[in-house]
Amino acid sequence: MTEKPVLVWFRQDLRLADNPALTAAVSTGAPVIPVFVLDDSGAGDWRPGGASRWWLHQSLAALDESLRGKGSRLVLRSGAAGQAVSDLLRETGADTVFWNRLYEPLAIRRDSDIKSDLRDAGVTVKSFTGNLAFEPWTIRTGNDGPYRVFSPFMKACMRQGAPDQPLAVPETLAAPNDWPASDELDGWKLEPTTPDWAGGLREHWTPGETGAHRRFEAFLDDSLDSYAKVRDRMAGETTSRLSPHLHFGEISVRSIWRTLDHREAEGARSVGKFRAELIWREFAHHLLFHYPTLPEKNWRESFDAFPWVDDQEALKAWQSGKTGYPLVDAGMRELWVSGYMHNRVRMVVASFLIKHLAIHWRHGADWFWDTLVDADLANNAASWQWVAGSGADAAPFFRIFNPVRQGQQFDADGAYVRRWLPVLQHLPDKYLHAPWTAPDAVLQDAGVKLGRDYPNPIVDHAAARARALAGYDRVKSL
DNA sequence: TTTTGAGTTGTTCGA
DNA sequence: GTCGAACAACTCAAA
Repeated sequence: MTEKPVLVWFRQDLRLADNPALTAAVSTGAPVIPVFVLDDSGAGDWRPGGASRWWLHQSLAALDESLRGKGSRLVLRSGAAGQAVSDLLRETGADTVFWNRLYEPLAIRRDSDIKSDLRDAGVTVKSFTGNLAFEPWTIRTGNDGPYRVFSPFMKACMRQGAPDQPLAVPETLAAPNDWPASDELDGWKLEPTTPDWAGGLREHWTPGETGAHRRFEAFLDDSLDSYAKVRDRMAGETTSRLSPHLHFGEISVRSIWRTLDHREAEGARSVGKFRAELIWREFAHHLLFHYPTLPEKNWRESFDAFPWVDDQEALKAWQSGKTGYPLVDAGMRELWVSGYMHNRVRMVVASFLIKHLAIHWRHGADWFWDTLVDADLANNAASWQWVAGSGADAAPFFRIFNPVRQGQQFDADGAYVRRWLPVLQHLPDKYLHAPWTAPDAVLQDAGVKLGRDYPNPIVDHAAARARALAGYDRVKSL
């Protein structure tokens, strides 16, 4: 008599290393059936965007290949997840399902419904710590509430101590006698076809577990030591670029954490600074878990009074990188081409949309959602609200980034702007971040005619700043 | 309960 | 160009 197989339902944990659900399934000794379900039905407004779907395709292909190296494979199903899982249980005779947790409100609701339905049907269901170092409900204030400010949250995390040791990649996965039917990945049409806009993504990224670990190692070797010093510089590989790999769970935050501990013991610099960024990711998930309306509603309700402007033309100029502010436009081009944007530039473009154009942060969050390869509901919502001022940010004042000044500070030699806006490449550094201040002769020498080759600024900084501050007064008066 | 200290990331102005 | 001070002045978390 053959043993009943165990289902491992993969979601945002597309890896073999440090995968608690997978390791637990393997250690039962039973045959393991790895499955991924494409389930857009439960995603509400937050069905994965174009860039994210491209990444998912590549990552699933990579996971299938790794599994095949272990004598297994990835079974693909689509439709409502609960139905897909119970179909598979019936087809395979399995009576056990393992998965790693998700922390988004709709996913939590869906998964707990599935769990109770399956348990009612006599199925053994186990969920494991997912893609976080700390479960959101384990970090509590002295009053037993969730944290609303980053620094004390980070201290509380550090008091918990290092997360569990990462689990090894299983040696082999026992295969079932018969494999259940699987969808064809290509049939899901996650990749763009006509037009194929994914060329820039292919050029910049290697999705999958192997690509994730290579990226991390390259970061450790080349950039960690100088991270604290140069991370704000926009040009070059100054940051880890691990965000999309972390979102899809191709590398676990626990294994990153432990590796950082080792490097720190060996005397590496900047470790604390980088770990703080990982904790920002934890904090965003903590906030989303405890405040499920974070992606939709102002976290601080007083911001409901902010006089937002509905300006489709300005939104379009922002999206397409035609605001006339080179740093903003370079960032939006980087995003469009590569599915990514440097962290500091994200703050600048977001501040520009919200404060200079007075457009609601939701429109910015929507655009990022569709274009970022690292689109992540918790990070996206928490970060947009942070920039807007409506989110978790203890600073008592209304910050308005000056895109010219930010460019001069963090892209002093103009390498970032010139890379993404080659039309400005011959403009001298002195005028690069504010082309409208350049004398006509300088513009002419650089081959730039404003309004023809590159837009005039769509808003005046000083006037926009004054309008934003006036809008903020309405918020404050509540 | 009240108090106290502190908060990722800025900008502008004037010496 | 650089530097320090003024700006604004709220809310959280812990003692």
